[in-house]
Amino acid sequence: MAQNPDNLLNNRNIKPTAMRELVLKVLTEQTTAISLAELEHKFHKADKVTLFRTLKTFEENKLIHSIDDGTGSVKYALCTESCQCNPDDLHVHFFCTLCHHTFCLNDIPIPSVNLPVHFNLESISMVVKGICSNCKK
Amino acid sequence: MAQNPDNLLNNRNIKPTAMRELVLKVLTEQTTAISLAELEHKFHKADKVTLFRTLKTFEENKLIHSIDDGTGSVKYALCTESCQCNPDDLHVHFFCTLCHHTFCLNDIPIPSVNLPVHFNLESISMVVKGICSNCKK
DNA sequence: AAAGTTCATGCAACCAAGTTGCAAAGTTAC
DNA sequence: GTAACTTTGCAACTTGGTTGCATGAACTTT
Ligand SMILES: [Mn+2]
Ligand SMILES: [Mn+2]
Ligand SMILES: [Zn+2]
Ligand SMILES: [Zn+2]
Repeated sequence: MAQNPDNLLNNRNIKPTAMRELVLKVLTEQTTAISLAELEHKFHKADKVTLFRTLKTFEENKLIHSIDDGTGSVKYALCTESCQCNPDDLHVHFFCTLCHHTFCLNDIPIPSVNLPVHFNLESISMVVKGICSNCKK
Repeated sequence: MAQNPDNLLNNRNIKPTAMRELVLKVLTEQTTAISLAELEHKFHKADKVTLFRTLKTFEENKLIHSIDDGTGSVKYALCTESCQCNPDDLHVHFFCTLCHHTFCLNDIPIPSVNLPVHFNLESISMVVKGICSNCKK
């Protein structure tokens, strides 16, 4: 079931300010993850720092997660409603080397890996690079 | 069989200058991956840019590979002799959140993953974060 | 051997992304 | 309405990485 924006914010204990609602709206409209710089381009009035801090607040409260796709700029995407960003909640990300979009492959959990003895897992990230279905002809 | 430094360089078609031999020596002495800044600290005389370009040359010729462990500074480690940095050659990396060292888990290949239809894989990276065996008591 | 060519190195300056400090504006509590 | 707290905006800074360019070393050609 779809949530209205204020519910999404309230559910994550984020005070719903005008700015935050606008940022959340942009985030829900994305089909791929978005960087701070890209987010900035979507606004003419808002300051980069405010957007930065908004994303930080969202991430701290697990409304969004960040993705380091190796391009040098961190991408952000909405978490699923039940996501707590535990290792179990994590999914694979895909970076298209043609269109430079970063996809959440929400249906593809990160495969488990056997670490050497006495190595302890806290979190894990998996980024696949290649050509996305839009760019593949 | 261990190779002497010049052979390692020659095998990868890298002209063996004094600087490159020194950098290679440092790299072979590492048990964990090293950043440009860390490498710089190992020299009192060499310029950061020279070290940067040395690493770049090494990487382009697949003598070393770079690791984006999510810390914001890229790490570098020697490739195995046969490595061509193909998807098949890739291994899992481990970043210890206590000692902040980045390990090549050379024996742990990256598990294969089924991508959505029409997504095409070129390369893949997997970084596990947690506590390493040295830090685990 | 001298001159030309290529490549490596060093210094300075630049760049992009992210981050901090602080004051002004807005919001909530009393 | 005033005080306390939170959010926002501007400026300035930090870090890691990168480029431009001049000097210097090392091979190549004649
Ligand atoms: Mn995602
Ligand atoms: Mn490695
Ligand atoms: Zn694409
Ligand atoms: Zn450790």
